[in-house]
Amino acid sequence: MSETDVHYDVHAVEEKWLPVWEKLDTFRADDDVVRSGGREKRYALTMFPYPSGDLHMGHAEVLALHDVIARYWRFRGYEVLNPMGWDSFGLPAENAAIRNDEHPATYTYANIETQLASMKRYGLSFDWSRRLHTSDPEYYRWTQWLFLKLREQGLAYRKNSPVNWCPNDQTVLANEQVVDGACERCGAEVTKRELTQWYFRTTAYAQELYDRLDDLQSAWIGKVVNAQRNWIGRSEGAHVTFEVEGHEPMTVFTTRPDTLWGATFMVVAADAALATELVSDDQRQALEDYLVDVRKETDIDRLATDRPKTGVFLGVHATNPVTGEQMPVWASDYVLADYGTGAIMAVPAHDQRDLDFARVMGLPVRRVVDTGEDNPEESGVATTGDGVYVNSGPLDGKSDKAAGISEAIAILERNGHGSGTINFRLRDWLLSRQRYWGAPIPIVHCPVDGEVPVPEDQLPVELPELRGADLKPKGTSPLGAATDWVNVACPACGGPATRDTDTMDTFVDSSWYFMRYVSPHDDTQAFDTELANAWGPIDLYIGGDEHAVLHLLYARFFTKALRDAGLLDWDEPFSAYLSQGKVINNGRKMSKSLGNGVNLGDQLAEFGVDAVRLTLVFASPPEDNIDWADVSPGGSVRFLQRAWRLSGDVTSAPGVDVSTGDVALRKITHKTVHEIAQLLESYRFNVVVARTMELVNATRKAIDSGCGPADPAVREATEAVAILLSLVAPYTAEEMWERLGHEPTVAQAAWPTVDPELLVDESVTAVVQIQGKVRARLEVSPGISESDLEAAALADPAVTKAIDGRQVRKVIVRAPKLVNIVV
RNA sequence: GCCCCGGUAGCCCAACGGCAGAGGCAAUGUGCUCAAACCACAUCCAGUGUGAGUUCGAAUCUCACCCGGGGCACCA
Repeated sequence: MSETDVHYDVHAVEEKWLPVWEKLDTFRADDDVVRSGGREKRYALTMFPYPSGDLHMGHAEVLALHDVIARYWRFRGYEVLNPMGWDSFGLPAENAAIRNDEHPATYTYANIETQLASMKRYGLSFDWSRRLHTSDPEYYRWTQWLFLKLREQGLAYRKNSPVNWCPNDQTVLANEQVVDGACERCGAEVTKRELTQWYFRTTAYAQELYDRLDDLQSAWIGKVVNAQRNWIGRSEGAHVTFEVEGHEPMTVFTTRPDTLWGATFMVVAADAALATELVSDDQRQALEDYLVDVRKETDIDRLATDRPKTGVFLGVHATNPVTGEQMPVWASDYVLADYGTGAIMAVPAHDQRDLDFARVMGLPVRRVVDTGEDNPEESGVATTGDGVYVNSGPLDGKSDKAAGISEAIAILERNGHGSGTINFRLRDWLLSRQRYWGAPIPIVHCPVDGEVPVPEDQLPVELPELRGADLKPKGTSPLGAATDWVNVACPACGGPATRDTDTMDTFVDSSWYFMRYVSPHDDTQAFDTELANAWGPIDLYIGGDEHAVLHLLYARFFTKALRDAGLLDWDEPFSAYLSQGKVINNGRKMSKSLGNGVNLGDQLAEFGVDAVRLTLVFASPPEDNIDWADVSPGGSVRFLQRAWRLSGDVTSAPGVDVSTGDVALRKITHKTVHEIAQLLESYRFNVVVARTMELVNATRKAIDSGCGPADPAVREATEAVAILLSLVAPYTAEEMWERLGHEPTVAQAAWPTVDPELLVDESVTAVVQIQGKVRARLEVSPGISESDLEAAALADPAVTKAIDGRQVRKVIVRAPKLVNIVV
């Protein structure tokens, strides 16, 4: 056997097939077919990349996983929408532009071309005709249009409030972008600033965003559903209203209305407007002083759990609606301005935070639930569990918490002092950014007309040409410096006005890109509603866990908002969601400082595209991390060569009648194809590869020591291997397909038809257990009846010996596989 | 503190409540070779984190605990 028969050149086949595939353009999605319902659709989507340099191992993994399902669906006869694009607005381009004294577009579009070339080489089944970039004016025109659409619906608004501020990036951040008090991107300690900013009213959909998670539970990976649930943070409780002398009544949210009898004071968030409204003249200065201290705190300070409670008395009292008592109203930073109503009723006996505050300030503690534990007033430990109500009027003597809460709510509702309610932790989405490389907010501020939307026919509001040092962060938006751009005539009155100088959070761009893919070149609308309804929602979305709450939640919000705007008829964008694990090395995240980075380009050069893809898919279930030190791309190379070698051994002609082939091998082939289809449906891609390996092993054995290379069953098996392998290793598969005497491309081959008769064995092994331990095996027909199997088992000499004359008390029969005899 | 997910050979991972091992890596041996690589074949290896429970039968279901990973957290 010559060298060339044992190996193929992995790089030569890449060169060979790329232009062929390009020409065949196999993966173009046909809008007409789905529009007419001519074929069932599938929409496969992977989070589009940000163009920072070339692709890395993480991209390689998600792209490989994604391509398996996209190619599989195509084989199964679905019309598949499989687009790719770039999330190309963002800070790294801006920082590069400052560094290199150039325009952010230079860095951005150069990297896009690099990544595009890498993706093509990587052999992916994308429909490149739908490629989009969020930084193109043709795209962000519609981002701006959608912003205005949401504003029309009351879902985008401007307000002044303390916001998260990253002193390093010199921009505000959404709550979701603050992790442990630090900027998610650069790690700088986040501070607060009082600014007027744009928000999307995500809270308007809190209930629906939360409730629909139940439907996503089974088709989304559990931890992401859990993360969203925690982030939205639903709490059941009540609103309770307290009269305040000389003021409007104040309302609080509580999850424990049943402890209202134990409320002894009130606390208002110091930085809430309510505190300033309520404070008496005597106490005004004290509050001002306290606020100075509070504003100095960073989130990191606030997150410290056991720091001492501070606060000031506001000089007013509220009336407890059930006891009639006068309760002092305090301000403190332990109450959050933007959760609930920004004020609480304090029940120190049964809430540790309130108890801590009461003890520092010398406020009364009254126990209203006797849990059998020490009295909190003496112990300093609040009791939060179930117990018997005391000092609680109508609740006294009862002990069921749930019933107590319902009864308290009923009393409040009767008296007009409150009602049951559900509160969410979710906040509105702060979308203004004081940076350059994003979509400008299409609003003009006019001294006469106020906020005026830029008319639709004037969109897009294009970015002014700024570069290099113009973009240096200075705490206000760089766009403000482009005076020619900023100063415009008011669209409403024609008078002098100024443009909004902030740009949108880049998460806005990515909240609707999956809709744009259905009609990416349409210059009359954001997306074609009919096509969006035909293609959507996305049948499988794959991406990283880092977007578990950010992007996925925002995309869900946008989908609901656009549905309510009449632009879509689906409620949830992603029917199934799969998260990809990280590619790590030697137990650690890859990083420059650790020196353990693995370069994708180097891996591709060493092992070839197919082997790298196969390694990533085979290594573990998709959501698990892959430790590159634990896997063997060399092993993948060997396997692929072994599979390929089969195609050279087949001696029967293409189209040979396989029905006369070796039955044993045919059964293996059909069973494997059958099982792999099921595995693919549940995204168990690593097992798919393992099963393909088994088929290769079985075929090898048949050739060498079984039916021989001329048997039609060998051709059938090898063709099946080529088709199965094309999901993961398209170059090897294509090469096999050609050697098997077929025209390119294997991607257009018919998925092997499974013959149900070949899935059934003539005989199966039934195990006979006695007391759950295996004592004998019987070869039986798969159709054997339970009574026949039982009789056969009891007649078996090994079984009678094991029973040893003992009384048979019970026989469990699971024909045809198992008999268990209990003695 | 609350909520999710996981724990199976040296390693990565399989196993509708029914024989714990499919596949791969590593290791060892044999064949091929002048030799090595490649290739082929073979061998080796765990009783499923711990403890209870349910069951004829538990890696699988239930409970508690331990360990690891993730989400939320002064959220009332």
